[in-house]
Amino acid sequence: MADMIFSEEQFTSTSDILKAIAHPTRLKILCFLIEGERSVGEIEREFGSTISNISQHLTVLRRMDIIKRRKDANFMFYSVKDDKILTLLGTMKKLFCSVK
Amino acid sequence: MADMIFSEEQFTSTSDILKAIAHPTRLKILCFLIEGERSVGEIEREFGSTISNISQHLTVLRRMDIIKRRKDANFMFYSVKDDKILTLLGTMKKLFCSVK
DNA sequence: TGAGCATTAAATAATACAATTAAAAGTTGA
DNA sequence: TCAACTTTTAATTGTATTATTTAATGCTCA
Repeated sequence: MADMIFSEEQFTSTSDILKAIAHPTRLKILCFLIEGERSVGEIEREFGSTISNISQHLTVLRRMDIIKRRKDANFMFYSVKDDKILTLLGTMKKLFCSVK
Repeated sequence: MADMIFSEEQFTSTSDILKAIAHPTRLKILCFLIEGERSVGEIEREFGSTISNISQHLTVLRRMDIIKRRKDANFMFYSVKDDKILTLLGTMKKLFCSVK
């Protein structure tokens, strides 16, 4: 693979990240989080699933280092972890979503 | 979802596309195809899997409209289908892969 | 301590995924 | 037309994951 930039391990880790993003609910959550940090309850009210289900999807994303969280009293605020992910999500949004 | 740009169906179809890309072998193939069209045999020689296995991964990608193919005599040449996918792959490459 | 917010665990069901092998199909040139 | 070459398809097998729901638990503040 003379010209390739990816290393074997990068192929694996990149596809793991994509796998985590590649779920309708998690994609929704991420697009919501692009706008800024949100509590689990806010996400739940936005999409109407159960808190438990949302929380589990958030765990999947957090395990892959896609999002981070911050605790404030009873609330847990989630946000996109870094600029790389923000850029990727922005690109996906721009490419695959028609304008309002 | 007042501010959201994605529609329900776009979330589904976008996550389907990501799911297809999110496999180490398919990611490899796609990064190889960024450079230009390649025959199945060329891809096989590049990565050392079986022709049959490569062909099946190519089918997954083609079903999702990520790549297209062109027949020439005995050979089948595959390439990235459109600029949207090229842009997405380019972004991923830039973000998640260190420079050579 | 009770109310509100969130996580975790357990259970279940579904199904999907990937790799291998073997057979088949299309193309070319002798 | 036969043989060689390239690719696709089908069948098989084994494995692992995936998602959702329900229930129980943990934490924080008033």
